[in-house]
Amino acid sequence: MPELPEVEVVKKSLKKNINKLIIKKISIYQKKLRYPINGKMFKKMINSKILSIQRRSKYLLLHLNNSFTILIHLGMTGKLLLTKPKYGRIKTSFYYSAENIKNKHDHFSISFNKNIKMIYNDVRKFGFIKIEKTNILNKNSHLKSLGPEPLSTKFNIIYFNSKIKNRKKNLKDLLMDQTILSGLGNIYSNEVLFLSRLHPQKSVTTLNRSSIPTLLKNIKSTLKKSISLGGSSIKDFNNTSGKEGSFQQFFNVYGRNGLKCVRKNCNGFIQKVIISNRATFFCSKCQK
DNA sequence: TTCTTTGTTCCGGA
DNA sequence: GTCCGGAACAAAGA
Repeated sequence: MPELPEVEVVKKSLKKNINKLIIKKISIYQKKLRYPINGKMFKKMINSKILSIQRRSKYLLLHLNNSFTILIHLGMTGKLLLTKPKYGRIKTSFYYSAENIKNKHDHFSISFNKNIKMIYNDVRKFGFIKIEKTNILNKNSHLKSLGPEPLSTKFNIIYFNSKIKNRKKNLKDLLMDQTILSGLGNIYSNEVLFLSRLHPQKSVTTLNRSSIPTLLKNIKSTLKKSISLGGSSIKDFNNTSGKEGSFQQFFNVYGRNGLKCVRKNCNGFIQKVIISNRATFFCSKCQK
């Protein structure tokens, strides 16, 4: 389940491997993703060059030299994989041979010069790819109302205080609200609240001001730690070489319902509740 | 067959 | 105008 750190890891890998390359071929195997793929529009991108690669929240942006940008969202189970001919099909189902072998759930591929190909694979088909005019990206429906990047200096205590004023949301929904901060999903929201010893159902109105710096610090440090470990995995995440990230080994609460709290001297157990239709995990003893 | 999984969008009501 | 909660949606594996 790609959240900010996973998308950041993919972005780094794309930047390293396909930046400044030229699109030579686009193959669409499955048009029916979250939004139908516009095949005609895609063909127009052939022979254009990638100028830069950017991540915004959970979106990937490939800026081209033809005034268009390729916007990609991985949804729940989307993966971008890169292949080079000399590697061939080895080990896992995530490797491809040079003979254009198509795997199950491959939906499109973009071939570049230097014989590098990028394949999009998505079991659930909740991800999407769109072509947008670069100069009006700030008006794009997906991007325009996103809050600041949690790792940027814009996301600070003054900003956070201004945003929670007169709000009644519970903390879990607050962290997941993409208009307040962008990029945190269900897994990291659970983890951040555990580290901050805050109950997910606690209302922001009752949040002690002294716990705000800790909360912000934990948001930033958790994201940074996961990025440095290559993203979480939870079954579905792979970076562009098909490798799983290792952050999931560090989950304190996510998916651990019924198990003992990992905190020293806490004899609590992890509980699972549903908040806004999302699985929420917390220790009822040390999260208040 | 039913349930679960997720981020995003949309909508009604306050 | 703004906020909030809930529902809908996508698909497939267990």
